[in-house]
Amino acid sequence: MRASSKHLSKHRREQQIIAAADIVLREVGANNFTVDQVVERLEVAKGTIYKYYKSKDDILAEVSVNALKLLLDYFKIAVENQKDGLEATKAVIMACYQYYLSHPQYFELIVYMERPDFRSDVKSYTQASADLSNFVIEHVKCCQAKGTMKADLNPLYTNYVIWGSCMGIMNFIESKRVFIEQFEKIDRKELVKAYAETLVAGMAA
Amino acid sequence: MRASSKHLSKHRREQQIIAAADIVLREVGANNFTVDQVVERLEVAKGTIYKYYKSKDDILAEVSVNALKLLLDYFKIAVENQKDGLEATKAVIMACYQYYLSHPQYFELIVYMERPDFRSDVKSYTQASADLSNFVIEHVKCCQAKGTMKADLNPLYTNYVIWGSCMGIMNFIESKRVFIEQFEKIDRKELVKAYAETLVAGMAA
Amino acid sequence: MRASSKHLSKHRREQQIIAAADIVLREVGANNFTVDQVVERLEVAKGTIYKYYKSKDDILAEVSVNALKLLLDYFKIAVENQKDGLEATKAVIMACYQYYLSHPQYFELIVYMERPDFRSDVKSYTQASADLSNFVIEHVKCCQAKGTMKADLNPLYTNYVIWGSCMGIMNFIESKRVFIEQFEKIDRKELVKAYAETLVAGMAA
Amino acid sequence: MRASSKHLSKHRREQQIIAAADIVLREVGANNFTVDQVVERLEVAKGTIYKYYKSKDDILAEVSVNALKLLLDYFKIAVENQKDGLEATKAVIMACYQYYLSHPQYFELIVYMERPDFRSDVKSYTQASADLSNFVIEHVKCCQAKGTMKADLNPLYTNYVIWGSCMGIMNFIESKRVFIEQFEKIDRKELVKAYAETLVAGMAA
DNA sequence: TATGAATGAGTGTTCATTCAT
DNA sequence: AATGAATGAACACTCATTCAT
Repeated sequence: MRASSKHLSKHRREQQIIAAADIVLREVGANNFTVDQVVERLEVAKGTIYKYYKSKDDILAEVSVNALKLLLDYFKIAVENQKDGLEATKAVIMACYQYYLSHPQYFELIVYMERPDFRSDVKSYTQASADLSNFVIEHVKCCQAKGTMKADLNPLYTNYVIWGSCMGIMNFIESKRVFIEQFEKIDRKELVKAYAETLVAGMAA
Repeated sequence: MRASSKHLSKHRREQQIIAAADIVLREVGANNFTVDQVVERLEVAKGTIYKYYKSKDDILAEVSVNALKLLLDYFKIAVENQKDGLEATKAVIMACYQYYLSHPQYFELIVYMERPDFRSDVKSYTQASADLSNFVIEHVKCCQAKGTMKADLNPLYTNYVIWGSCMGIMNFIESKRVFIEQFEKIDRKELVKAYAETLVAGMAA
Repeated sequence: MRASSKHLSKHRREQQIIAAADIVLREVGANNFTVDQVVERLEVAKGTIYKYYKSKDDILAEVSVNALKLLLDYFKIAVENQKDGLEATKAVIMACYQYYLSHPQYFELIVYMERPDFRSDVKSYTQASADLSNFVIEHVKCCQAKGTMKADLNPLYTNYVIWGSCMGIMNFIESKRVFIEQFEKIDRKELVKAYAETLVAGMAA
Repeated sequence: MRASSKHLSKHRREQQIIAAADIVLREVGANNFTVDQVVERLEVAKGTIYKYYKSKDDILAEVSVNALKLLLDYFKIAVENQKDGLEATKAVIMACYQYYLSHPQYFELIVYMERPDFRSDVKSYTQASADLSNFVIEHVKCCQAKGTMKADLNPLYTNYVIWGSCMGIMNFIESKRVFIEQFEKIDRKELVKAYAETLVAGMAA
């Protein structure tokens, strides 16, 4: 009954499943994500999915690898386009913001994965996350070498300060209903810019 | 069959329900919070709860009022214990951290409440949130008046920069499983301190 | 706390309750009718209602007395406006139709009351129903006396044939979704007219 | 734990579910019909039912297809047993009555389905209903062709007059508790017969 | 290896009725 | 007599996971 796609290689199968899961995630978000929806988008049975991934959370962890890789791309582009180290740092923060605007469901996914009852040990996820950290760490070291950034900043910590707080502020600021009154008056891009400038000013040598 | 507590005053009953909901929230988190669990903790029937709160989300909104009020308390204490304005600002950030460590589920709750499909119009929630903002805004204005903080910082934005990014960074950094390797090596308190110092340095006049 | 209306006479209280129930019925229909809604409309507590009516169904039975009385009014007006006996009979059928259009919720109520699990022994309801029957029976006898209607028709049966089938046809015809295709093409008033003419033609002496 | 009947064909499973639903319907009526009751009667889990039918109303719509098909059978048998067209028409009305007596819950079901808040788009239901109409329409046309029925009767309207009013009168007359006094004295079969004769007399050419 | 039908404990929510005050 | 808070069994519907084929 199934089309041509029987007996694919293990790798192709996995790709296929994650591709479908990615589409579902982008459509409904992590909180409404169901395995059934993935199956609908896929020429593969539910049981088969569980042969490749032992739980729904495993699938989501795999999807989040895409999310992290994409964020790394945003970071790279931001840095490439800037000569000055501190400007590049600001650009990284703004890239975070752009990413958040363009891929809010990836955000939701990352938040979802941090729930204490989330269970998964996907190695590639850890790897993607390390790649991201390393990129920022190298950038920080580079700035310090050039003398534009305080030498006493711990690069690892600075890494987290940069993109952790950056993603955090966005998530928090988006809190729509909480601040309804002021919300209208706020230009979110300006806010992020103000944040970037303040933070980077604090890092400057 | 029920215990002694029949026919409490409306206020007492509400307190009772929210107290039980608060306990459940702290135990299982907002995402696993169920009305049934509240009932179990409470010598009250399910129907009774729905007489006082028209939905699960209403209950959670009410619980979050507690959460926000508590955070405000943390802020107040932090500021009171510091003479210097910038030190007080750092203290606010560290208070955020302490709060987050002590009440991680309140964090999850706030995130949960911002989901687009969350439904509730609890006025006291909006009020509590405004109180929090206003406190920080006043603090910023005060620092600016004293000349310790850059005069060109928009107090409203600075408010969000301070506690929004602050809560955000914690939420993000706590991402336990993501960074397993480095996680061991990280002293989270030091990290937040580094963050606070960098940010406040950027705000200094 | 309550306004002036404490300690009304039993009769006034009943009137008050039924009036509120009538409003609720017209607003939401018999199937969505709840005692709570009646209480909302009333300066009387729920417990009090149960002092006067032993069940929700009792209340509805009492409301339906209004419904039947109103239908009788429609019948009377129809007959009064016609000289000719058979024309008057047709007019009764058309009055049924008008009544149905103007008071669909009363219809729903009557249908609701016929469910086998409906429980109530409201005497006034039986009385109102008897009044309705008697009116039609007298009309039939009158027509027979004048020689316009077949003398061998049993007046009691003819009574039921007239208004029972009449209400039935309307209820059935309204079946909206069932006949979607043809429904557009049907002029319901014409249909009822055709029905009335056929039936009355069959009654003519 | 479950019995032998695992992994039936899709069709068999549907049959099984509808059969159980049909039994429940006949036992408790459409208004008290619950999915849980169907589950109890069935060696199948609740979730399984929802794999085959997406809502309770869908199940009921499917059951009502049976109900309508059965009524059509009653109609066919009635007509087949009569030579004379008008006698056959009377027979259709009496068949309605027999059907109603034998399957009162099917009646309740049809009424239930016409409630404005009923939701379902079961095509086979519409089809079954159209079959029923078409059968009567053809019968009317046939009578008109033979000259036994007034040529100016609109067959579509006459269709509704016949079985719509017919079902209606029964539903209404059966109103047991309403007319308690007279109810004893009434021979319902005679009443329907009187109705049939009157109506058919009105249709005769 | 792939399947996909089956599972069943849970979800939030409703409402007629009771009964202590 | 009047109250209205409390009850709790029902209800429709969901979905991650399993397992016989």
